[in-house]
Amino acid sequence: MTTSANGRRRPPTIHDVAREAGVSRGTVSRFLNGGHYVSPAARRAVEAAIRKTGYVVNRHARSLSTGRSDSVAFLLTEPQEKFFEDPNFNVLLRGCTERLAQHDIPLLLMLAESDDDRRRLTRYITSGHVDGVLLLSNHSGDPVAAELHDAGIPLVVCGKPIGLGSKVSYVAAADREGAQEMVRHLLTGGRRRIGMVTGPLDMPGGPDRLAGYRDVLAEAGLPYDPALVVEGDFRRSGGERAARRLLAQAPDMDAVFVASDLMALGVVNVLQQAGRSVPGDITVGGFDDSPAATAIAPALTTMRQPFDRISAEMVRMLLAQIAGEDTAGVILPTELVVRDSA
Amino acid sequence: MTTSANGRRRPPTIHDVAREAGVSRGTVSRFLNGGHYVSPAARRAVEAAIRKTGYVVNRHARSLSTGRSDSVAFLLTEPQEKFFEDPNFNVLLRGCTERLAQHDIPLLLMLAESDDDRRRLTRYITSGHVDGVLLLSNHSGDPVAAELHDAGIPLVVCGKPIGLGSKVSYVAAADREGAQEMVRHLLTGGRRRIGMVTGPLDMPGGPDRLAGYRDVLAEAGLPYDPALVVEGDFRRSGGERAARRLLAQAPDMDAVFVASDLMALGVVNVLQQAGRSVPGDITVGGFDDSPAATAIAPALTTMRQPFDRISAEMVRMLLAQIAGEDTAGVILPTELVVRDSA
DNA sequence: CTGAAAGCGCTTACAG
DNA sequence: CTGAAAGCGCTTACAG
Repeated sequence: MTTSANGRRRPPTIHDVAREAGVSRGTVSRFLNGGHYVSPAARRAVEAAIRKTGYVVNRHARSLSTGRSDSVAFLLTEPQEKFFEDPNFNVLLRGCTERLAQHDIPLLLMLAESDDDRRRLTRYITSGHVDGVLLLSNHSGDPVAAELHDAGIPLVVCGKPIGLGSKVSYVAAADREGAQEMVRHLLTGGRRRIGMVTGPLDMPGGPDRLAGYRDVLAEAGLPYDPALVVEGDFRRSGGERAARRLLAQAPDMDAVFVASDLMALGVVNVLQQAGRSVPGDITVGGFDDSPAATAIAPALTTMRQPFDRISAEMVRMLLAQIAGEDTAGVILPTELVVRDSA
Repeated sequence: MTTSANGRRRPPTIHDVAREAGVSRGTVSRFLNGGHYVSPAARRAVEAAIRKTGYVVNRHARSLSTGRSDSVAFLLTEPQEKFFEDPNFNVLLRGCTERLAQHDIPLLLMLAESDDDRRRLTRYITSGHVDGVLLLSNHSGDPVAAELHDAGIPLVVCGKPIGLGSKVSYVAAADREGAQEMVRHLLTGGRRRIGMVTGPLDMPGGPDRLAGYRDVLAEAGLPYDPALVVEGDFRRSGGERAARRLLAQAPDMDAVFVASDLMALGVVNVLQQAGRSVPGDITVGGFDDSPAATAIAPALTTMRQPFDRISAEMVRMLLAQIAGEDTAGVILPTELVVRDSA
């Protein structure tokens, strides 16, 4: 630390390091950026000088010079932000933050609630303030993914973006296969009138999990009964509403597959209030393995989404794109977690 | 947008705007920074030029020039990050992000889990990469607040930092008064053997809520019975453990004040499993009014923490500090929310 | 009110 | 392998 006239500390610059090490600033910079074309002697001198001065690179100067920002946005768009209550969100945000930190890349959190926000943030992002975007937005109507993609911004979406085809890189869990496995598990328990609470059908995780449910019904030679299927909204309250409808439409239901744990909380609650025991009268299978799964009695049998792997993969792919590589879609397997509800 | 030889878009610079407007770059810059000393004619020309070119300021260049980063860190330190499951965290993070966005200031999310992380981040922060820090860290042993404060970094802590006295600016809820109000409410219901599950006593919200409980007991002429008080950890599982101990130590307990909603979830669960009805046999009062409060049956009577105001106040104070003003501690009132559990 | 110019701290061809 | 130098896009005294 150098102290200037006014007593405020002035952080050491590359110049201070160069002087201390007896080399040019160019050499220090080369050392900082991979150490190519730096002699062992120079390297040692620079290392010592950095230690002595406590030098830390000024990222603004570096970014101005390189045109890269060395930071990444984690963007949550309007429809999705409602799911801020969703514990999955935390797990993903945290996973991405940690992975990026390993690469010394700060994460900028951005929330786009209104159209105004969306425009402002798209502008901010396309102006080069971040090198890439991790996007949590899945409603099919959301234009953000397409906008960013078209602007050439490195982008990885969480969940398979409906309608964008293979244009955009994404990381998703194996929704269909996971749903299949859960419904097979319910069947194994001897149940035959299996209901389902789906996610919104315009979001990833909506149609695919429903498809998995239908796959297994067909596979088992059971009829598809529309009275057994209700669309939910991935929220707890939506699970409650759905359960009430199912109870009314299909009172003989003996099992139910709920497309998210949060909704399953609501479902179990309503079933119990209606005097149905879980898993005695009705077995319940969830999806996510979120903290919510163990927050109720009975603890929820569910399909675990590999959130750690999802965030790791998102970050890996984004960094690859930033480095100029092409990336595609990745689908990660889910895992059945058997607890008490089914 | 200007297109350079290689076909990549080059964002317009202040230079492009100046040329377009027929003024100097200095004039454009003055317009950008408050518009002082800019004639109406020049202002109009610059406005038009900005619109035409689609100019957006390059923050790296600005930061390099001004020494400010125009960004802020939201820092979660090790002990606190365990509470990532805590829905309160989401509400605060979101509130701060929104408020900062209104000032066009990006929020950098930082997680310090290990001592290594802590050192790295402290270094990052004190190197001027952010203008200030919003800190969620409350364990009394946590050195981060003191470190940042001593380094002269603008800093606002969420929750009253134990042990730092009035050195550090903070925003907190009125824990003691809130606890008093809840315990009075339980008394009003006619209960006399009122238990308490506290938070960790080395965290804000720990001792103060306990103090409020004792205040009202004394006020009502009731004895303080240590068998009725168990320390929790602000987690759901800790609430369960605490409830089991209370049931064993004080089987005649007829009400319980739980220092967080998440713990209250666990408490209600254990009480019900033990065959005690809520609120029939035992009334339960929580603290927070988190989404968890309405996630159980019966819905939880609780003290609402004004999280929106807390995050707004944190941001306001931090910006004031960055602008050179002094700020102190702020305590915001809580509000009793009566539902079904008490 | 305005322009010319220095300077912020880096990186990166370029010439050696 | 190394140094000198240009350049990244802004802001801000300074002189007018």
